[in-house]
Amino acid sequence: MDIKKTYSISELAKEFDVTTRSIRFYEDQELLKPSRRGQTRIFSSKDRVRLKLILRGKRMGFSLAETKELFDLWDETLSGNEKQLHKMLAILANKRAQMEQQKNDIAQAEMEIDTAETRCREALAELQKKKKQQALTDDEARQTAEHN
Amino acid sequence: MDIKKTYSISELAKEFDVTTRSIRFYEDQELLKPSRRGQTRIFSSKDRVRLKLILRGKRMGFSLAETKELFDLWDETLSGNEKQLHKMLAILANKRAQMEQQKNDIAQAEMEIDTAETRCREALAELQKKKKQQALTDDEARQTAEHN
DNA sequence: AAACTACTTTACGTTTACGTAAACTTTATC
DNA sequence: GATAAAGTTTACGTAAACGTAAAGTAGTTT
Repeated sequence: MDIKKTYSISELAKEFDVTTRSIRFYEDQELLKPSRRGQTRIFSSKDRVRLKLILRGKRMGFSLAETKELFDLWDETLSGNEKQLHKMLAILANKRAQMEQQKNDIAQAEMEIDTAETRCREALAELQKKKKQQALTDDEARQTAEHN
Repeated sequence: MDIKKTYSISELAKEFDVTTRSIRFYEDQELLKPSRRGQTRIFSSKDRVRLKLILRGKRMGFSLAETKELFDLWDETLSGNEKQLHKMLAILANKRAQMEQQKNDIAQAEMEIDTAETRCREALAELQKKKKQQALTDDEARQTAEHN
């Protein structure tokens, strides 16, 4: 086996760089369902995957509620009837559209970053030029002084 | 001129499908700086661009504070010294890295959507097969009945 | 002039996603 | 068996991004 079967809360916290508070919160919101040994939580590798998905979702701008909805729907779908399956397909199509939008956004933003960087470099070059001219002027001044 | 010079609050609200409340909030947070005619706000095309950037930022998961920081920094940079310019270049590099991360996230998510869709379609196919078998069984039953 | 529409300010309310503190229990280590 | 380390619950606090209501103004139509 490549992956461990179970994880402690702090193991996951460390691996994904989140606080234990967050993880407990995600459980409270029913995005994670660790089992227990006594009081302490035991996370399965399914939980680990879900945590990864939660965090990626967050980076992509999804709320916890949205992510939970997806989880729930997926669980339903697995044991689902035809209607459920079609609903899921519709939702997946929707997500695809969302990602297209995001890709556009990113492409746009990248272009703007390019533009901004170019402008920065131009402005820097301007400053350098002025510096050199200043140096020349200083030189002149010095030479004039020497002649006195 | 291709673009109008000024916009009312409701024009912008309609165009970008946000509430006027949001727009006023963005002004309150100093992301937009409309001028006034009496009390009423008059938005320039610069404001319009900024609003567009704000919304895209949101879709990309940036907070208003982050976006404001960028706006402010850019304004400073335009009239900036060398240090400012280098700072901006660093920030731009940083943003680039962020977008790489986002692109990865999107690629991952797309793969998972593909997988999910495939599974859905397989499950649907299963259901169809069962339906046909059931139809055959019904047929059999009918034929048997006819013989009586 | 009355009514309507668009705009304004003020201000309290709400949801999300945790932070933080307090007080307690369980587990590992010396 | 003491002590530290890691975990737990309970509960109040907070920042962000608006929603929503109240109450008023400014211009426009009928």
